Amino acid sequence: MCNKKPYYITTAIAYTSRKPHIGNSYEIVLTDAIARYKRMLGYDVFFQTGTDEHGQKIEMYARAEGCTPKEYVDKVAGEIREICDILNTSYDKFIRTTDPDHERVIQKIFKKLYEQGDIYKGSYEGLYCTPCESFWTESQLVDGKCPDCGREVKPMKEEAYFLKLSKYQKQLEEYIEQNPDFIYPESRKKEMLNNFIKPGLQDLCVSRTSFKWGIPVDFDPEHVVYVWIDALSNYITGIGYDPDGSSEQYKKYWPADAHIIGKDIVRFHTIYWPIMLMALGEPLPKQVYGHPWLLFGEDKMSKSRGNVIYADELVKLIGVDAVRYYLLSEMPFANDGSITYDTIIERFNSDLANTLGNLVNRTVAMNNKYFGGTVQEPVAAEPLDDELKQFCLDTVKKVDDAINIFHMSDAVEAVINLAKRCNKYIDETAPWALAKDEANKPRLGTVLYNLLESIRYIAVLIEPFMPDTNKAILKQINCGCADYDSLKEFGAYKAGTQLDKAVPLFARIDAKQFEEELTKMQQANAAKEQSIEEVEEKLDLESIPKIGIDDFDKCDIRVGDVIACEKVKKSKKLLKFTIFDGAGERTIVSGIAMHYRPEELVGKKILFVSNLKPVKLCGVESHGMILSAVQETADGEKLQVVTIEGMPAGSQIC
RNA sequence: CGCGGGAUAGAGCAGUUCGGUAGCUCGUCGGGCUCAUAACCCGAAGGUCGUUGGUUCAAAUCCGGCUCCCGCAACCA
Repeated sequence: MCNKKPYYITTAIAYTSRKPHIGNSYEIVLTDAIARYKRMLGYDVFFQTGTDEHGQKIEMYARAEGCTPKEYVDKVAGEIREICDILNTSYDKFIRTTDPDHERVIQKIFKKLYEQGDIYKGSYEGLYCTPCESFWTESQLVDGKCPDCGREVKPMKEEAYFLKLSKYQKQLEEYIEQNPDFIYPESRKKEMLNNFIKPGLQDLCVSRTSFKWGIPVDFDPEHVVYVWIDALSNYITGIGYDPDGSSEQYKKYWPADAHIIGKDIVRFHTIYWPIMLMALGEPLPKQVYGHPWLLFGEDKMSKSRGNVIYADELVKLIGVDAVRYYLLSEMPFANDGSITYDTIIERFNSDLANTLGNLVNRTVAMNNKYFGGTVQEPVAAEPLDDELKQFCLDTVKKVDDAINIFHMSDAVEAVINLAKRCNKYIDETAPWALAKDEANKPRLGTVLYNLLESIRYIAVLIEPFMPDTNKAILKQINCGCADYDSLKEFGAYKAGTQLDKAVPLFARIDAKQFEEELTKMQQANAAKEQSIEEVEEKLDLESIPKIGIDDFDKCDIRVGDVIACEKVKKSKKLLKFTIFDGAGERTIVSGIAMHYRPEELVGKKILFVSNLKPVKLCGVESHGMILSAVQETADGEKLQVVTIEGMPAGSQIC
């Protein structure tokens, strides 16, 4: 038992701002399938997941709900954990960044890095977006607002601690190049290398003073540790890392074999995290897999679109294993997958009910009908039988190959293909014809034995993906022999076994009924989501600082005539305007190309800020800013340029 | 010329490393079977492999130009 090879795998920890939807749940299922598979192979697996619970956003949500941040995260972390459980995931540890052990070690890590000079104190000045907890430079803003969320930013200056990324840049670059599998898939690796590492890394701000809900820096309590140091470190604090001496568990499992994360946070896991580890003098994880996203139809799933579906609800509709099966089979390896109710029903009915469920059902039913449920001893094999046996053995190999490179849909497909092969075998051997002649009984028994044994292969191989179905099939074929080693040779299933009545594994889904129940659930959600959004809106408005009239007076807004308008080449968003401002012509560049064709705006009277400092955008100098109204809608962003009629160019707005 | 990925049957995808009759799933149509969940098995229709030049006896595959989509970055006064 001591010579089992360790295997440490993690998901990213989920942010406790909201209950995660089905797209967010893909990651835990994917990771669980890998963990279960490795366990089945005999690895000593440690599978960690958990929640990321600090930050200003959480402070705000808590305030909105009238509770403390701790109460708030307790609630959401509970929901998240419940979803993991509902999805039947086999995590060994569920870490929370509010765990006292985690907090204590984070403080030590921070201090260690500070003392050895990898973290230093500096100051940070810029425009801050509260909901996103991010600083932006003026040039990064969109219409003066946060480029991520489009909300107001406020000027802030704070003392802060910085992590020296530049110091480790070379080392990181070498590591990535010498370990071609470190960043997976390949395309992500190129993005990181070309876009971030090679151009040069800027030191990362790793502390905040603007909020309190975080882990305090113990030697400078005004500061809390910035989220990424806090969150990323979970991978080592969770298994007992300690700068003053780590646990046996840590020594056994670190470095991690795989971090399974969303493609949006690859940068943090392949740049900041490795550098932190290098600074700590710890080895780097062997692999980071940035998986694609699950989209809803064409769109990203979002609350405001009313197309959210939560894992627990889908489980209620079609069952855990069907949800797991769907997620694993429908997600491609590198591209985003898309969830539609049609494909959910299609895959369920076709693969699970018709192919797999029906196979088990008809086989067990036949064995009951022809042999009173007793499994027969197989006699001489015919070529057809050998083909089937070989197919079983090949499937074992195919599944292994696919999982090793995280191609889960291929692995799942290979198992379903085995079920298809069995169905074909039934047709080829026609047991019902054999049953007509008593002399064929031994042959009939052999055929059914081969089918039952093949079904056992399916049951064993499917365990990582559908653990309940694994149990259900084994129960139906009354088999206790289900370890991976038993797949080495065809024939481990015991003749003489007595079978029970055949029970369908998956009842076909009726599309109409499915839709009705779904609609009911979504309506209930819509109401809930709306009230949350209202709270958010209110918080945003409240967070805008008040200004005096003199602040406003600094801003000179005037009417302008659009003389000409054209696209700025090489830019997706920019339009170049020639504006008559009453006195002369000026050039203004505006980021609204996604919303207007240039010719639509020529001849319009628009409003613009005339006294902004000129700035070069994509090589074109812009003198001013055109005013637009913006609204976030279901399809992204709705934008309309503000126009006016009947006033001459140059008229002042006051 | 910022970096990278992609375009293959109605839909979703494989095949491209190393050129040699274009494949899988779902859907459609026809046939078979009756053990089973109106399930299962077989067959057919359906693609000038984005476009355009080139190399070659032979190109989805190799090389060049172009168009469109996507990711990352830049950018959004």
